[in-house]
Amino acid sequence: MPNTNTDTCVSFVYEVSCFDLLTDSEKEMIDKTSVLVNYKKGETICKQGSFASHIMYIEKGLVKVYLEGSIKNLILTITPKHNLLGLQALYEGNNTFLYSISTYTESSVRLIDVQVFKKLLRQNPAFGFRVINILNESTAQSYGRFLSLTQKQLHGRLADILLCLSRRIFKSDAFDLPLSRSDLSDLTSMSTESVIRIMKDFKDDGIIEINNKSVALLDIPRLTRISEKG
Amino acid sequence: MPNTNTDTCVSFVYEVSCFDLLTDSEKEMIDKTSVLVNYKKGETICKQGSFASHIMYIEKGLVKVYLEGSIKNLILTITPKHNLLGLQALYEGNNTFLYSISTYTESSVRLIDVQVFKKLLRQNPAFGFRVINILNESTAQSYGRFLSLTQKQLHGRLADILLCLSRRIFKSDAFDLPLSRSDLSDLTSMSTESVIRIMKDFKDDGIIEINNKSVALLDIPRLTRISEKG
DNA sequence: ATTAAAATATGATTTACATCAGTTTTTTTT
DNA sequence: AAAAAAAACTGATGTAAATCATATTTTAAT
Repeated sequence: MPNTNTDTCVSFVYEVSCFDLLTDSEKEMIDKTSVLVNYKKGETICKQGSFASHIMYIEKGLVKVYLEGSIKNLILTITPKHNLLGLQALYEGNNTFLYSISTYTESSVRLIDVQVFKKLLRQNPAFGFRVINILNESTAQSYGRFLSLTQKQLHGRLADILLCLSRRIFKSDAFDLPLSRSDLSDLTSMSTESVIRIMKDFKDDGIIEINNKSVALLDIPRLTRISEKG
Repeated sequence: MPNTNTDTCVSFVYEVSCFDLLTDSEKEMIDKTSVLVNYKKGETICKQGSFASHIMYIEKGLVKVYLEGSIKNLILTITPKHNLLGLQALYEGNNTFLYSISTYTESSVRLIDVQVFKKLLRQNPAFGFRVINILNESTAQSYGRFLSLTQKQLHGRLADILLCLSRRIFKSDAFDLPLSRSDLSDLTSMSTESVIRIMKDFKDDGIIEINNKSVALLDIPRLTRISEKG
């Protein structure tokens, strides 16, 4: 039997603490050259395909990172504070954003110039090594989602997302969902109608409780079984 | 209109040349501590879930990198010589292989101890920066495939793969396919029967020519249109 | 407060695709 | 060279999930 307990989540376990590996003068360099920008709910932080001149560090808030497809979007991750985004701007073969990012809540984002970031990577190997680990964690997560989206059917995919939101983002069995049904459909790669129908199925079966924006996971073991079965 | 011309390929444009950034003594260190292993056609180079103690550099041959799902595999990339694989072994939160790798042709693989690799990353920032770029290229590619697999239907997905194999791997409009129909189904996340049926459709429409293992792309513009339409 | 506009919800219909069950061809083994 | 096994192929059937059409509720705007 192959090891199939791949992580299917859309967010990260550990908050990033890469900046503590910088020297005081390096930190100062970031402070001096970066800017902190505030975004209101629903605003776009970066747009897929536009020029990527900076790395983004989420200091406050909650954002979605998504690919814009021709018919429909695909949400890659839901990312809370203390995470680095847009590291692909470092990739020299491509100076445009691979994805768009927008906010779910009021957010503060530090924009760090890509040249400054590159300089730090070149002069501080420990920092570079940490960045490699951040990229690797993100890759590991992508793979889990790859399997979830391509091999599980609707109920399994939605169970995956609900469990992940509960565990990783809201750290509680009950939470207010800032995402719309349509966002859930972009996360699970299904139609909005299917999201609604399956949420109702889960509700009718006593697996979750929903009224309006509030969601409570009542039977996590059962949800986990649905996730595993596909 | 969003920028949707994301790369949907399963292989890489540039061969990796990260080792030329090493000093002579660093190269010597790799030479001394690494081993070169030869694999016959069809052999497994690494197994998902087993302990990852080394990074793999493909010196010769052609391999597939794949996730083992509970019912079906998902091929992540088809990788030719001069590529680094298994960089996720560097990720400290996880010391097991995220994926399995096996060979399509006779291959030679250099196994580099992960501790040696980490040492090089810590002492040589330029090398580290190159590794970051390799990871970023791989991420960019994953995203393209994410969209292809989740949003296109069968004909589009198969067109994507055929175009990629032609452009990136075999660098010719006509080639002998070492992959089985079942491998194509693991690449496109469809059933083997569907691969066969759609190959026949393409053949009947004069888009491709197939006899036995040989494939020729006759009408690339049309194949490209099919890929774009989804 | 009233209107407009999203977002959510629900049933009926369609379809893209998988599954199943079989045959033929190719490859491997003896 | 013959037998066995795997891979490729084909048609018939079933179904998961999208799409369509329409109603209701919630949110936003005037």
